[in-house]
Amino acid sequence: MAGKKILIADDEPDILEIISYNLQLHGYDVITAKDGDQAIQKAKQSLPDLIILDIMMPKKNGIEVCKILRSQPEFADTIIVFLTALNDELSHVKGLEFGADDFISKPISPKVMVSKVNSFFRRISKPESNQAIDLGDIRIVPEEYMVYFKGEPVSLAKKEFELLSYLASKPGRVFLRNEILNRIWGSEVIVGDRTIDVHIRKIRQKLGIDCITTVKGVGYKFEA
Amino acid sequence: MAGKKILIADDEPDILEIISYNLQLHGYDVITAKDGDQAIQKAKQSLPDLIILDIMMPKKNGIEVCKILRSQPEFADTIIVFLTALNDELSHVKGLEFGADDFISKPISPKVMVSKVNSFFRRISKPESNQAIDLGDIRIVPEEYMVYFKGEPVSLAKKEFELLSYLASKPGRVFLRNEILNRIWGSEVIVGDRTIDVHIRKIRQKLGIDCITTVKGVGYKFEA
DNA sequence: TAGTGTATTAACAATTTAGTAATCATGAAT
DNA sequence: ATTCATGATTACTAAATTGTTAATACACTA
Repeated sequence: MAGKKILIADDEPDILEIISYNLQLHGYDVITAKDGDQAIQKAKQSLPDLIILDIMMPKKNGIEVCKILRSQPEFADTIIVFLTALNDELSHVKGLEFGADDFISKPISPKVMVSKVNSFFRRISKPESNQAIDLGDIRIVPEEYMVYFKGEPVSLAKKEFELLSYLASKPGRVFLRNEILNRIWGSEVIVGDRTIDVHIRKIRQKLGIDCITTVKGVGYKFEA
Repeated sequence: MAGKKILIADDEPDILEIISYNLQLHGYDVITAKDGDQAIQKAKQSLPDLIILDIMMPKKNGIEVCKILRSQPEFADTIIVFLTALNDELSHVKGLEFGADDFISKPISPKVMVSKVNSFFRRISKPESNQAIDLGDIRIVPEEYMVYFKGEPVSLAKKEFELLSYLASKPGRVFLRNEILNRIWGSEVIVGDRTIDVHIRKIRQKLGIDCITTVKGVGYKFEA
């Protein structure tokens, strides 16, 4: 998997450095910018997957940058988040209007920053395409109806495969039992209470590792 | 947009009139009440979107009215703000907010009042219901049914998670025990008095820090 | 300082929910 | 026709969640 590119724009060199260092440690490709103009220029040049913008910056502020980028088609799917001072509700509201996806409140520890970034990427994994998905040791190839674990093919039955693909389509995200029923069985079909469990069990058994986590009272989620 | 309904309760007819006149000019639907009992009665009858309560009122004072309204499920999402006159009173009440969303200090100009009211509605209109919340070191991701503390995942049980999410949805605001019961358990379900405490305790335990503050005799609030 | 109301806590009981293995029904493949 | 894989169901077990109790602890007031 190619390292995700992250552009981070802030006018404080210290922040820039500590954050980019920590993100790089976690395998991300980091580009930095120290003002609004530079952010736009570097964004166009490198097409990052995620852009983190400080709101207060010289040249152009974060909101302006966001507006400009959002108006270009190549940034339609890019995640853009703002760095804001804690409790600055006004900029939160404004930011949402201008197409930001989320906020990060300053001050923020590197650890928290990394975990936020991780969860951004987890959230945007592609929808139900027939694209192959791979996460860690598991590779799911819809067109072959096949799953590979560490390169070894694992043959799952149709329902099992659909179920796994569905969960893996958004790693980390919890799918409610109802959601699963609707998606895999359809809303008309009524199946017993334990049916999902049994299929989950088979998947776990066949894959050998537990990549599916139970959230009691809620549902299941896929985790690499 | 349907005009938002505002209930304003004050025992001074002059204030009532000048404020309601100005709010009406800006397209709001205004209902007035001249004492605590009337406020409650009219609130139940018209279910306003915003309730402005003078603290000093005959029959029942603003705090009592607030407590009574807040313990009914239909006012769970209503914005309630206090009108306070004396500075000394302000600080006294601020210490233990009784489920109010905000305060307005008297004397207040109609202009300021209108702009405050506008901003109340702006605040509530943002639909970040299943958006991740993060405050300081704590990050709550509803989609994942997960809480992160300093980046470390903390797994809470369903009820615990719902409770924490609820409290954290409005940091600083006190939720009455009744409000919590209505929201988390539903108005039909009857659970013992100590049940909330026990869940709060588990959350505190699991998170390791005390981000939930007890307001004796009233309820709990989340604080970062 | 005792008394009152309230919250905290730990241990426990109850309940809910998921995991498991065995079994059955169906239909496709041999 | 028999076999076999799939998929659903069942009945049972295991485990986690959730609620209750009762014994403190705490803060306020008289």
